[in-house]
Amino acid sequence: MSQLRYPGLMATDRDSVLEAAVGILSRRPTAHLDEIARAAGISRATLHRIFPGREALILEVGALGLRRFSAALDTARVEEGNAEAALRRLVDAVVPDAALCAFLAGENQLYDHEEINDLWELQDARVRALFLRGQQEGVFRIELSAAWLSEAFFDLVAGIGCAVQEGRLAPRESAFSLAELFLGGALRRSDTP
Amino acid sequence: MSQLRYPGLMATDRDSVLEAAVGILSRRPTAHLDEIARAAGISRATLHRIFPGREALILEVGALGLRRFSAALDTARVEEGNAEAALRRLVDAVVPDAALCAFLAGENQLYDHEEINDLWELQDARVRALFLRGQQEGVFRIELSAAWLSEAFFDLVAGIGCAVQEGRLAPRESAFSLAELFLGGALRRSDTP
DNA sequence: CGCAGCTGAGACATTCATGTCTCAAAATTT
DNA sequence: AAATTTTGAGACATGAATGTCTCAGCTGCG
Repeated sequence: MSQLRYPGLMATDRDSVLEAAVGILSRRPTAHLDEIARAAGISRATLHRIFPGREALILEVGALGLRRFSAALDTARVEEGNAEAALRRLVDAVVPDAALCAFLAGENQLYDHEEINDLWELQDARVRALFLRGQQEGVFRIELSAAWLSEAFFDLVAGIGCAVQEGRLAPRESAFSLAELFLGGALRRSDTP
Repeated sequence: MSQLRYPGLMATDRDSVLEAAVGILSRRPTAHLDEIARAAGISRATLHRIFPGREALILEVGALGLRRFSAALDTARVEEGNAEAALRRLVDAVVPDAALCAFLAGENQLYDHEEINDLWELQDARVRALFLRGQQEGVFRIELSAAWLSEAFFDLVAGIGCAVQEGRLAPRESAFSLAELFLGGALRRSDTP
């Protein structure tokens, strides 16, 4: 009926609700719908009008997260140029959506849905390809598998998302902290002892 | 009544149930008690006889995780010797309990309990102190805060725990992958170009 | 100003996991 | 072997979150 009357407005409405949901769900995946509705500034009834139920909401948050991650990969043009530079661009592009990634990492239940699973596999393959390319170019270490690099990268992005949301890490520091630790490691380079 | 008749046997029984619970809960924190009981090879009734309820079980798993983490810090003697060597020892000591750490990382609800919270803060302080010491010794990079290094380290340990449990990472590779990535980063050292 | 549609508050039913209980079978002790 | 204890299977109650509905108030539009 009315869902299609103002497609543009409705879309932003849905998205703003999803944003609010992420803010809650990335910290407490089992939060009640009441809480999510309140965070979105709407009533539980309206939340139900927008999303048929909890599962649908979770699913859409997951889909949003994957769309954003995919968009970040596009924005960063991870398939182009020097692999290290591409990864640094990816860090900058993905950090604003780190909370969404934290949600994706924590919601293992999502991976029951084939649709979500396929989409995730697609994005992960792009990240793995980036590392593989970097290894072939001699930029990334070959002792660590591309699959592990990809997994660890995502773990750290999710960690950043959590830490920022819970105030343990300043948002302005997050991209730097992620890029430097992941690329350079914790050890001080002792090229000049 | 009977809980105290065979303290030794009862203790191992409790621990074996807790181990089984970790195996399930680290992957699906919302798993039903049925599932946990089956994984432990006992009935739901007996599970209830050992642990008064779900919350008590979760709490004990959390406490076990923190005890193990604390024991790993002891085993690794993180306060002694070269900071890098100490961290490498910590990696080896903590990797066997990585699944437990994954559970701790995912169960934010645990941190409502002051008891658990204090215990965690204690362990985290030890890790932070290790990084701080390493920074003062010139071993670890000073551009990254000790708090972030500590957080990221734990994120990667938890990630290892998940990846191993879900078969994405071979257990034998896990310690190496963790230590090398965290300490050395993803970039190939080009000291000899 | 009046109308149509959307929203929020609340009541209500439903579902599902949990918590509790009983009893028979199995295990262990004496 | 008898007795005591423990266990497992199931029935049942409870409680909490979800899903559904109604209705009054508000908003926006003609």
